[in-house]
Amino acid sequence: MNGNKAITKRDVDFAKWYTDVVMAAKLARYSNVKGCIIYEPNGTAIWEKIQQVLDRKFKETGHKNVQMPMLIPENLLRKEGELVAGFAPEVAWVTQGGNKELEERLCIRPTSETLFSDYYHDVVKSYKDLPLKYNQWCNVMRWEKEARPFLRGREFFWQEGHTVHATKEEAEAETRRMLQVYEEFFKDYLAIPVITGRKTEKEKFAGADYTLTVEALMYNGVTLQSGTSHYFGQKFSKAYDIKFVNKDNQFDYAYQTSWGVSNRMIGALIMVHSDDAGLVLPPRIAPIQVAIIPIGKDERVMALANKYKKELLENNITAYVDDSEKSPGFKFAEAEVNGIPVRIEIGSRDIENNQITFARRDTFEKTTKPLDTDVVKYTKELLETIQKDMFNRALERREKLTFEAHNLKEMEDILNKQPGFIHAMWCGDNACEEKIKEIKGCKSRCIMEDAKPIDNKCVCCGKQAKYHVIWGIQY
RNA sequence: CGGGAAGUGGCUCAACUUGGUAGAGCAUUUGGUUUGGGACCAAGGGGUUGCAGGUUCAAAUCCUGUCUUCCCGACCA
Repeated sequence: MNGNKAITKRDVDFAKWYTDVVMAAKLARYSNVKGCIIYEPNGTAIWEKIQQVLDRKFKETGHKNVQMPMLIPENLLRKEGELVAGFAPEVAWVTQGGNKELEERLCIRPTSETLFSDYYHDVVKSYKDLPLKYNQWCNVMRWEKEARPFLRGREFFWQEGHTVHATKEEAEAETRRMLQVYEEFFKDYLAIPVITGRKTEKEKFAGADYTLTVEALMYNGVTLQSGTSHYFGQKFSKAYDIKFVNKDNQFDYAYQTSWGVSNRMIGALIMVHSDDAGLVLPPRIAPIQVAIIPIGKDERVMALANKYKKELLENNITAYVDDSEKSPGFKFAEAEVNGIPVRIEIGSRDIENNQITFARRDTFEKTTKPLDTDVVKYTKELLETIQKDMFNRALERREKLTFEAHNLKEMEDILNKQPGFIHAMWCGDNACEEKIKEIKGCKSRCIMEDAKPIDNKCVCCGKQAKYHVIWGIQY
């Protein structure tokens, strides 16, 4: 079986399929407020796992967690003009406390640069205080008009790293390093190959000197901006007066960065790996890695199932025994829709044949092994194989959906036929970027900084090209 | 924010056109029989029809507003 009654076929209606998977796998459901979703246990567990892994990586790279307030006074927000201009249309305001109207309205954080900067203004005095490398796990609010679970909403969960440094070099190195942390996380844990590069002026974060980005390609060929790392230079430190005394006993403004990834990664996991039977999770991020399904009420079966569970748990493989009253077929389907990477089936028939059955979620492939197999060892190998195969399949898909365009006609043909990542040269002129956007909303995803040019002419105007850019249709 | 569609037990839908006080399948509960790909039999429980007004003797049904969801465009993690 590789379909689920409750899920629209992926190739029939991708958008519907996506929300069906979210609901069927019980990751989230809609709340009564547009753009705010309820994370059910399955969705929460994935987010916790992501947090766990990333948080460890952040600590390893010298960062500490802090918690900033959720509310920002209007005057504080307004100190940095570009940021305000970028976010003003989508901030939510608190205007009343109890029954009394507030004298100054408070913004619900859309992002926390202002809070961190104000804080750094207070605590940074000397080069000896630097660097400060902080991170915050929180929810933020942006009053979006459109909402799709995990992909776009008014409230979303993310982490935002904010660092402050004494030198430009150090801050820029930090910006690059965190981008690399994200890239590795996507590759090693989410089994998603990503491309990295620099955003164009038009697409960069409001207030950043430049923005580096991690871009992923979904199964249907749309691109998803999946993580960003910004270099701020002294822009915020000048706006928020983050001054320190350097080694030469001179005042200098500090150099800052910020970087973040959000719950959108859960959306990426679905849109890259999942199928018509539901969620497919890479083993290294799956909250539960093994479902053990006992078939029939044979006591020997239950004893064996519990023994395997115990052994797996003792070896850091998360497993559970589904001893509910459902029929086996139902349990198989349920483990599948939930994306559990490996299923072990044990029935009295197996015991008589001296075997157990392993099933892979990603390929539906079943294998029988003798009862005396080292279950822990075999499961471990199987999980590693699945992890690797999932990455390779995603990579193959991406390569299949990666194209080159040398002129607008080619670009248009590609976008009309099958969107994907499109390599094309660009002169750097904003007018060309705007013009390309007229083709089905195709946007620059990132500038490939080290890639070889594929042409010497701009894909749009034909003039001298400056940048090798990846383009695509954004979610 | 423009253009379109839709909201009725947990889910999918019927009843709406022509107002008369809500019904089916699935799910759920209990008992029994089952168990190798979404089991079967029997008996139950559950909805003031998204919300708020209005018209009417009477509203799921007609009118107004509002909220939410989905699709297509403009804007954004």
